Amino acid sequence: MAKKVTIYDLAKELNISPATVSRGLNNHPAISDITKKRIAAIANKLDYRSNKFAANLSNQKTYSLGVIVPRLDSYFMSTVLAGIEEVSNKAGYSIIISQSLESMDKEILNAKTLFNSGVDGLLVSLARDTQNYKHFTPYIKANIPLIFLDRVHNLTNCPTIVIDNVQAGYEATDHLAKQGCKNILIITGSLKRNVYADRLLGYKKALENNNLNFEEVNVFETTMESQNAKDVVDYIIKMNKPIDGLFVLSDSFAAYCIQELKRKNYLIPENIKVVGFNNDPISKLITPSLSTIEYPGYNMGLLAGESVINQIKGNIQLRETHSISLRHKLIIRESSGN
Amino acid sequence: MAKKVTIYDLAKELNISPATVSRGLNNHPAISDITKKRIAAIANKLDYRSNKFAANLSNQKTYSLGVIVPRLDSYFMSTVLAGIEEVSNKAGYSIIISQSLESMDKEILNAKTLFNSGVDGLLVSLARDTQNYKHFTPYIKANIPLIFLDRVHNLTNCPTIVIDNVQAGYEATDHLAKQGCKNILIITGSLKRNVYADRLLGYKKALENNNLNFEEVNVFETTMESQNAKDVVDYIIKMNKPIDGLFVLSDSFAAYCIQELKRKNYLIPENIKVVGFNNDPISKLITPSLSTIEYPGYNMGLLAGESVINQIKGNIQLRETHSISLRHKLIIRESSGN
DNA sequence: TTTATTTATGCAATCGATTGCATAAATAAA
DNA sequence: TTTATTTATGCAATCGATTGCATAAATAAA
Repeated sequence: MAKKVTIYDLAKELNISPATVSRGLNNHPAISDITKKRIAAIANKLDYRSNKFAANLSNQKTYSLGVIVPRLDSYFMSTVLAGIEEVSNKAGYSIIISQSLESMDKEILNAKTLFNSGVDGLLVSLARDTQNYKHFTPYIKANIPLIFLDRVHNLTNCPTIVIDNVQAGYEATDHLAKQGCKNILIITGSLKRNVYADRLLGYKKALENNNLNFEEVNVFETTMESQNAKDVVDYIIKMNKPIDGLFVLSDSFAAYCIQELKRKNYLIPENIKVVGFNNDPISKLITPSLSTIEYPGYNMGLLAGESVINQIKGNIQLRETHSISLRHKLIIRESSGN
Repeated sequence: MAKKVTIYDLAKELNISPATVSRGLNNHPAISDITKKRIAAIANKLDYRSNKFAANLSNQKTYSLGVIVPRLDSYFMSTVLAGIEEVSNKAGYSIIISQSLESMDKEILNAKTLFNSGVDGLLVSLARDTQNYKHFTPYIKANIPLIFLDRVHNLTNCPTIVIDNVQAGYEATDHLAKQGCKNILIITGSLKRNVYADRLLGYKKALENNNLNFEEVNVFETTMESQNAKDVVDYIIKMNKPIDGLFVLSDSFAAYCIQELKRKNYLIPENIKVVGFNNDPISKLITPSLSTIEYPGYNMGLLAGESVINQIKGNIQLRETHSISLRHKLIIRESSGN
């Protein structure tokens, strides 16, 4: 390890006290401009770097944000993260990212680690099977801003950033119904999670408004991993009442399902009309192109980052704004046969 | 801020010294088992959490790794990150991720910030336009392990983790040639980066071995952002000598190019055979499915994480292993007309 | 029983930066 | 010229955890 330059070295060099050096570096008003310049010059010359641990230990701030997401390797999440990183970086915050891999146990572990790392704020998108939320109480007790995004849960004083999933589910289903679908299958992820449960609600509401019956058999819950597309198609083939509409709550999984359906000689959209979710790049690139719901991941990330930083700085009492809902949009392409 | 529990509180509670508490918590051999148990019990009861800044300040370790990537919102990168996160997390390291957004200036800034955060190691995939590498010298001077992955540069003592891009470029081009292509256009990202430059080398070598002439006009350099696909197709249309093969150094950009080509009534693979790069999920889902080079992002991440941690711990003198090359694989699908 | 060794614990300094309070020096007001 | 005010700087404690060294207590060896 090379010798580290500290404020004491700078102080000695300039024959002033470390206190003055510290103030000078932090642009404290009580320090004269001449002294500040001398400090800056010598700091630059000796390649001084502030020791963050010492600074953090003193002022109890880390300028770092924790982020817990279900998976890093998903297009949607990567756009969210890109957004978070961008605002954080601009505001001088680092982000420590961890993935729960959809497991509550790992989420708990990550929450602990990040707490111990002393993050100034935490952003969470919940794992598939998270059922209790005790692992977040240390944050609440310590008054560390905690924001849920996308996969959220209502905890006192924790804002959520979402889209209106009920409405989005409604619009997608309504669109299929208006295109003439009478028997629409919905393929969903874990219904423990708001995102899926809410879209299902919207689906039901749309059926009702279009005078279609809701049937339990038309809800297919899956982890939506690519290899499960076959199961979906097997299920479709074996259904008593053939479906003519398919609402898949993820574009990439929809793409796999469509591929599998085509393999079984289904015509899309002639036999089955399909709507996905996310506006993943894949949705425009497959054949037929996929109708979907635009899902502003990047903006969600930007907003989440801004919110948590504002809350840390006490700029905004976001606590009152309990939930922020971003605009989504139905995008109609070939797969729903317009 | 809630009152924080420190080792002094635990010490007072148990009527022992903070030193003993510290040793007890760290499982120091000199502390009796009985005392250790008592400490653990009270720590648990009072919900004690170690203050990382204080610990770090003392032992000059942060158990955190810095990661700088060009973009977070790319499928390839997200798989790399998933790999890095997985091993780091298991080994007890946090990862601080930042993106350069392909700009050298931002990369420099990020490198500084991460250095000041005191990361124990750094993983870097270079920005498009990075031309000098001075911003990494503080790491080298301070003996902090620095590993480049994918988009690498040879710096003394910095291992690189890559695939054999020359060979991969060769195989892709050779495959096109063997499929009968006589005039192959290569679409590449910035040739400043090894990944693209090396693949171009392989392309040239394959042409030579197949008795095809290399022509400067058959190299098209672009940022490979989706909106540039039109430029590529315009270029193709205007070429004097029509091409019959297309080697695009990114699957997702290849997908956009194919879409654009289809729009202009080109038949793939009948008129133009295409090979991409990455084995992005998109490559199997588009029509025609895309031949490509499998690119082990996740494994690259795992390996990079392991390497840097081993180096931090001094387990392995990876310095000697100057470059690790992962296995790639040509995947032949419909777009190259087999 | 006395001395040597082992075991378990505590003292006090250290890691660097921050900051409330005190104070010296410079300037303004009386 | 003396006193009051402003400006610039330093003293010393603090943020918690770690650790080399010293030492007391317990045990083993002589």
